[in-house]
Amino acid sequence: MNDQAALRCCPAPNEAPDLQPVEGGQADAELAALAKAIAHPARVQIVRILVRKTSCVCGDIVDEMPLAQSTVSQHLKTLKEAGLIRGEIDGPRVCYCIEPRALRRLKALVGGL
Amino acid sequence: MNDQAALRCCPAPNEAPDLQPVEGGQADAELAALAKAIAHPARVQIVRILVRKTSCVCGDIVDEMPLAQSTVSQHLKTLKEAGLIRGEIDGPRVCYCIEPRALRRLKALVGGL
DNA sequence: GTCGTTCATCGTAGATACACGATTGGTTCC
DNA sequence: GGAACCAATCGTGTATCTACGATGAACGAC
Repeated sequence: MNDQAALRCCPAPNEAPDLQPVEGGQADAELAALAKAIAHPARVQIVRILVRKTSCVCGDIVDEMPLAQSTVSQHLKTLKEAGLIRGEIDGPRVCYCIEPRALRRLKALVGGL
Repeated sequence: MNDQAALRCCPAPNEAPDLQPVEGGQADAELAALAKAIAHPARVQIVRILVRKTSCVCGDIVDEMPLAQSTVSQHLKTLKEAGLIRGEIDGPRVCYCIEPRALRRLKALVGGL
């Protein structure tokens, strides 16, 4: 079973067309929050890992980074609270993946500068 | 005299073609540093102000923001240290403006995610 | 049930960030 | 030489970030 566990958590295509303003006080706060989420090299690295691998994996993230497990977990929490990633419990392990909508939003806001 | 002071500090066209990697440990650190620079609503607002007005003005920035002069100056310093803006002394006042190259770099790095 | 695995959370310590008022430095004008 | 203005810096207090080891909670395997 779960011969394709990689596909179980991440899909969520989200077909809504992202029609939100890219400037104004609201957008400033939104951009600042998203920027803060990637304002640390370790978190940038995590985002890259999750973008590359369509699959998720969590413990593997810890293995790829020179940080303690608790520290990585903290960075994951930061990213999750910013809405950039999503985590789903899959048996004993947790499956993390990018939230494509938030990443698109970040790109739109930066592009709007 | 300086009937077009607005044009004095900002130009610096910078025709080099921005050929730098958008991933790797080096790029991670670079993106994190640039993201940190805009990881505060006040700094996002400052960047927007400087992008909109081709002209520079500094005291006007303070007037447009609900913060003390010293606080704004601190944010300007943060942005300057990140390379996102530039400041030139113009008589009694200081002329700030966007560093287009750094802004392009930020967009490229975020776009590369 | 017990064990081992996996991840989150807690507690701690040191470093940075954020905001402000007060002070200093530099320039222009009289 | 002042006086006035603009902006940077200093000094302060509070809050948040970053990292770690230790502890806790949830699950599968036995």
